[in-house]
Amino acid sequence: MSDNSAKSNHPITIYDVAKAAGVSYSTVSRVLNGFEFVKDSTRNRVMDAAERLGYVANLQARGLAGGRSNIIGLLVPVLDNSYVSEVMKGIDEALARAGFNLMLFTTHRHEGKEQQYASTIASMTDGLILLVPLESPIYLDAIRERNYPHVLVDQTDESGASASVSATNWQGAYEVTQHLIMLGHRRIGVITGLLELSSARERLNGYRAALQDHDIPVDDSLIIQGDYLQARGYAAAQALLRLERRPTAIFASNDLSALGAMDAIREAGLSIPDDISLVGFDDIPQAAITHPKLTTVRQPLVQMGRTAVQLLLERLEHPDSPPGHITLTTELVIRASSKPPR
Amino acid sequence: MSDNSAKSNHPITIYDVAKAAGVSYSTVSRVLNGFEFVKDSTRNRVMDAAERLGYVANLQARGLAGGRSNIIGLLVPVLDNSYVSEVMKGIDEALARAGFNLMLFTTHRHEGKEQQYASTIASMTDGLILLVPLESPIYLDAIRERNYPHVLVDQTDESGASASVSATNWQGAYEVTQHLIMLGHRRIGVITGLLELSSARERLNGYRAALQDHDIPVDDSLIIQGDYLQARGYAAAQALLRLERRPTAIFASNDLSALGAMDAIREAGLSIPDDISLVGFDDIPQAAITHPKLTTVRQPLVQMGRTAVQLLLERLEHPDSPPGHITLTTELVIRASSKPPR
DNA sequence: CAGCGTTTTGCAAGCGCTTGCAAAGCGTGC
DNA sequence: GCACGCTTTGCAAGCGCTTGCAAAACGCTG
Repeated sequence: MSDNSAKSNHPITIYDVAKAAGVSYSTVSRVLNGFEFVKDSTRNRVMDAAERLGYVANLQARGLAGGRSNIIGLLVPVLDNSYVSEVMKGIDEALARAGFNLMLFTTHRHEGKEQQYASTIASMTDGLILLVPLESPIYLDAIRERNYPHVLVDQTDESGASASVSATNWQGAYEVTQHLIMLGHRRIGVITGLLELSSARERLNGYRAALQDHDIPVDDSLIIQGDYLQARGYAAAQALLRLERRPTAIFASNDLSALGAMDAIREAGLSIPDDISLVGFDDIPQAAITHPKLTTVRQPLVQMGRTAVQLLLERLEHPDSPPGHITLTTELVIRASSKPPR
Repeated sequence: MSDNSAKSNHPITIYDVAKAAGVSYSTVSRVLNGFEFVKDSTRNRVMDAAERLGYVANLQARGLAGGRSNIIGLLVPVLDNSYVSEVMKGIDEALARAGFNLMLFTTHRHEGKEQQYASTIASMTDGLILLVPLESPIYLDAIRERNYPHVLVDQTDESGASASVSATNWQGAYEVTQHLIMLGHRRIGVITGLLELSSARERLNGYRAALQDHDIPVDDSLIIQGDYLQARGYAAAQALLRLERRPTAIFASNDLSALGAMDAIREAGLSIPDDISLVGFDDIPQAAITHPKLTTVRQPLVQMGRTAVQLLLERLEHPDSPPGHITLTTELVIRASSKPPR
């Protein structure tokens, strides 16, 4: 890097580079954008000048003029959530590789103004990844209306208008339930997710199917509504523990709920897994640091993020091809929180 | 919201609003920017039209023309880290309230290209919050050169050219060490952070000072270098446990290290806190879900994020006033992982 | 060496907005 | 009823860039 770089408040523009290279500014633009009809010698001269001056494109101007901003938006509900962080990690990684920047939007911002918010987002970004299971309908309406490139994460899309990436929720729940059954459990409680979410419904159905396939009747009193959050997991586990015929195992529909359940079980003076087995879903990093370590179903969160980016970039390249849907497979991770009942 | 909103791909511009309101586009601009010399009746007419059409400003254009983008950048090293998430939460919250958008940049992106990266960031944002203890010098050079508004989080700034927000690291470490001493511990191991970071040095010094104030000689073999990461915490704890005269308590310089240490201690067949007390620093959410729950020093992470935003906005308003420095106080949080030695 | 088809370059317009400047409106005092 | 000063509005330029179009340069061929 040379010393000529923009130290003062007047940054180097494409004109400066053009002057330095002895060509017109449009030629500079073409070189910088990899346009092909440029003589090699000219290209080199421009590249040199740009390098020497420490030129860096003003992305706002580029966005305005070219209609593309090279920014991808990410809409999330909360930030202090491992699930979200992990997916974000994959997204960031993939975007960096593709040369895109990331703009972060949180849903708690403008209640009642989702439409405007969506417009604002659209005015700044080339595409949007939605990691917002719950509020998503409101945003989706606004976004689909203007046919804006987007991808849903962890959400099945009924309309087919949105690309999406998700995991094998049903199968994961089936497997982890089966795991408990194989250990000898017959009374298995379940703490569901928010049933408005397809992932929660799929997991619950997987649980049911596993019981049925092993000729265990589904007992509705063992099904407690949760919301994927720790506090509800705690309360739901308490409810399960108060049952006359207490379950010998609990399947929490996500790890966060499982963490809550773990607290409740411990407070009740019971031991995991001796008195009661506990399994979760997601395999967030915390699942491996609890004591005992949590048996769970791994969702490839980072890879889901990467895949979402890939799908989105495909949409940007081929706006007219039908949106892609990718389902990644989950994996049962057996740790220390599950064992045969007494 | 009306049905006239931009459904097609041609979004509503300021001209459309001007036409609808029967005024010139510059008047619209003035109204939208809260300019004062506008007749009330005109203002209302414009507001109505904007509302009716569902107008939303194109922030790229606004940024280009006005020199302000209403975007604040956040530079972080990694995303899957509770510490980072918590601070981000505070930042997002405060920015939302102030009407700014958030653009996320990760440092792992362009090694060797930090200068350009910094320029790019500067071309898109109005200011930058740096949460990048380690790599920060490289970025800081580039940023200070162009006198770009920025705030450092958790980093003392020697030059005084940068605004900064941090916590009472020395005092927190002093207090938690004293807590262990009061419980009766005399051999207290410490797992440091990366000593290139001021926070790590301050915490180590606080530990030392507490020992000295209680006439306990500092034993260098009890000081193990760590790096604030879980893996090193694990290894460092193993090293401490192998010592001839094993410590009866360990102070990990951050919670992540403490989590690693916890694993090592448990693997060695020892119990926390019966055989050995363990304390951390930060009070990340995980600290409350470990078993036993971790005694630690709470840093007001969310508030640090909020404060960073506040300092940055001040800088934007008054570029010439000296950059602010705010130090938030930490708080000892006594949980179950510390008790008197046997 | 003229004529032609390519390749390469430059010019101008325009992306949607802000803002300095000047013109137009308006009310007041004389 | 006019001049004056203030408030309010409109026009034009310009932010830094992309891109369509036309001009220039080049390399052939006959």
